[in-house]
Amino acid sequence: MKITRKFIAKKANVSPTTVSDVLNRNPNARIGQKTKELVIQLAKKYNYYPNTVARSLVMKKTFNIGFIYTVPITFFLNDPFNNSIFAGIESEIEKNGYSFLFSLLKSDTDINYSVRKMVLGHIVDGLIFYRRIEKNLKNMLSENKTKFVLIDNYYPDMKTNSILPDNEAGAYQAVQYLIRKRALKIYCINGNEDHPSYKERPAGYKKAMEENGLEPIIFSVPPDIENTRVFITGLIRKGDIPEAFFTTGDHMAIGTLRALKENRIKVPEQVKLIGFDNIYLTEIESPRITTVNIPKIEMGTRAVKLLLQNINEEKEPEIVRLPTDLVIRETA
Amino acid sequence: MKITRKFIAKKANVSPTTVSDVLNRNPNARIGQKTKELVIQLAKKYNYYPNTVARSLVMKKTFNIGFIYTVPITFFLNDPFNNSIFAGIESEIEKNGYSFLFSLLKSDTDINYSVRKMVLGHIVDGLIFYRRIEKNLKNMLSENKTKFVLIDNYYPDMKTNSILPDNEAGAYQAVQYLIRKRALKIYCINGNEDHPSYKERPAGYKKAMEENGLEPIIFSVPPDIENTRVFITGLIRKGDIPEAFFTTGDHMAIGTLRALKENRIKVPEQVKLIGFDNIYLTEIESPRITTVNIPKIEMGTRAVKLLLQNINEEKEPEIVRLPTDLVIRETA
DNA sequence: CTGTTAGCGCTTTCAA
DNA sequence: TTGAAAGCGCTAACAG
Repeated sequence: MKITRKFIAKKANVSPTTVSDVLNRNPNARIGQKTKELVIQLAKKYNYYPNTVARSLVMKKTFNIGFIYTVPITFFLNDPFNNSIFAGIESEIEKNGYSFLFSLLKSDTDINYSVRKMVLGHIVDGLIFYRRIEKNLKNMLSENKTKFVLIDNYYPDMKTNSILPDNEAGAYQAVQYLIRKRALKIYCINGNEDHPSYKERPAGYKKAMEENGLEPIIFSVPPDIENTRVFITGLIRKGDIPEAFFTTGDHMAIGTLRALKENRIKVPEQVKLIGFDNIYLTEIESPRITTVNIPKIEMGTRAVKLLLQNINEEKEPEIVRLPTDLVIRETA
Repeated sequence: MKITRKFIAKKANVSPTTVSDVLNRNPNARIGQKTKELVIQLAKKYNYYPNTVARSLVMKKTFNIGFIYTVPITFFLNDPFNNSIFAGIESEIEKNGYSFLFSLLKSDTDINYSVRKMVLGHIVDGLIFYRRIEKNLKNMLSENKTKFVLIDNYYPDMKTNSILPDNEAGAYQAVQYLIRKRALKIYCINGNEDHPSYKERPAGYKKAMEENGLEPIIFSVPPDIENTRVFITGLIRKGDIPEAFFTTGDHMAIGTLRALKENRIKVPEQVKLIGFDNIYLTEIESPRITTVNIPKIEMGTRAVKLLLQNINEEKEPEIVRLPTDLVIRETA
């Protein structure tokens, strides 16, 4: 025997409507105390739980939020940075009584297909994207008036909900700190990819330098450990060594540190170093790397809050900046 | 205007059923070629996609699989082992056209609540659990005839779909290898928690030892790095040093290695060491740790396959053992 | 080959 | 304070 609303209604000798009214605490319908208790007791006895699918169909809400991760699977594995954001998202979704639909997709084609399925198929009420989304996808989202939020990215040409760290302020603070520590010749090692981080962080660096009458010098490299190591090694070979490096990402900080160590340059005594992101590896390098922390878990929770407001309260899309903080360790 | 099946039907001058028949490639209904093409073209033109919720309601299938992770959030973060299994699950679910509902819960109360919601609320067709499930939950699952699969665990008193590594064979192979390398006095360091691994792996060790006429000696410790390090240090202080350690988990292997190194005992020259699990850390310890690899991604994919068979083909629950392999690195 | 009918289990007016 | 009726968008049987 299936335990439906109707079943409970029959047992309680009331109408199905009354059962819903009681269980949903519908304030419009004042129900007699006795009826109420009876229904609640019966629902408990038969372990009744409303069919979410039926409810979704009539309410046109699924109470599902989808997360679509747009990078290859190997990038997802072993990356605590993503995991923290992910954990933030998950807990906030759960907290709001929603379910979390997770999709790890490899290609843009897969993504578009999957989004189509989720949005047009009414599988989710809204979507969370991480980092990059592709142009066709952008178009599809706005055509279908899909509610979504973008984590760690935004598009100037589109009204989106976005969550980003306050990159410029974080960089500014880091560089100010370096200057206070009497490092005056500071190089900025910047990622050469197209991402807000690699625009806003060097901008913060530049601002701090100029305010102090110092000359900003920015180098662009592929933002991974190995390429940065090679690049910095080149600098060292030429004898072009500053008093400090500010790198716009931690992988570049690690690459820089390794190049420095390989060349027996003492950190922080001879050269100081500050990274950005506060990924796990910065903590286990030796010396431990000073870096700008991003509130990763909060990025996740805020993303969900923003999206839910957009869905349930028709709130206008908004770009939210989260404050960073300087984590002082051993390299500066 | 909402793009429903009815809408397309009207545009094509056919009945809604015909639209479904065309789009679902229903083999029972032979549709005229022209009608077919017209419907397909119209569906494409209006970007029609069937409402999954409505479909679910009538088919009594949601095409969702839920994953419930029963450990604190901090254990999930930074754990590549889990991530690999997770990735396997995700890709296999996606591959089968299902959606992946992910739930990270903290307490047993939360879990029971969440499972209730997912199962009774018809949010998922089946559930994947990882490691431990609690007794009330077990009862609830069997009362509701929920389809589920258990990863890395099984219960002798319950018919479950389970995926586990072949722990005993893996341990046996590792110890045989040690013996072939002329280590005859081999200690087994075993985790003191209640988990199949800590029964089956020592059993494999014991079997290999006894087959070679060697005396099995098993110590139980809390299976983490620090406790193991302390325990092994104690052994070393007493001068109780074997020719090799086989630990039933990699964290214990790392703890053992560290104790050995701290006491200037050369690995593998003086003492050999083999762990179990092949977690990421074993690769970055120095020397790199020889260990028994578990096919993590495959654990995930097989779990999904098993569950889907159970759901769609009413296949009987089954316990599947996945073969391990010895990854020879520097400690043995 | 195509259309009609009857639900799936719920929420939401609106009437009693 | 309660119940009846309509309908969400789809599938599945069966009739034409």
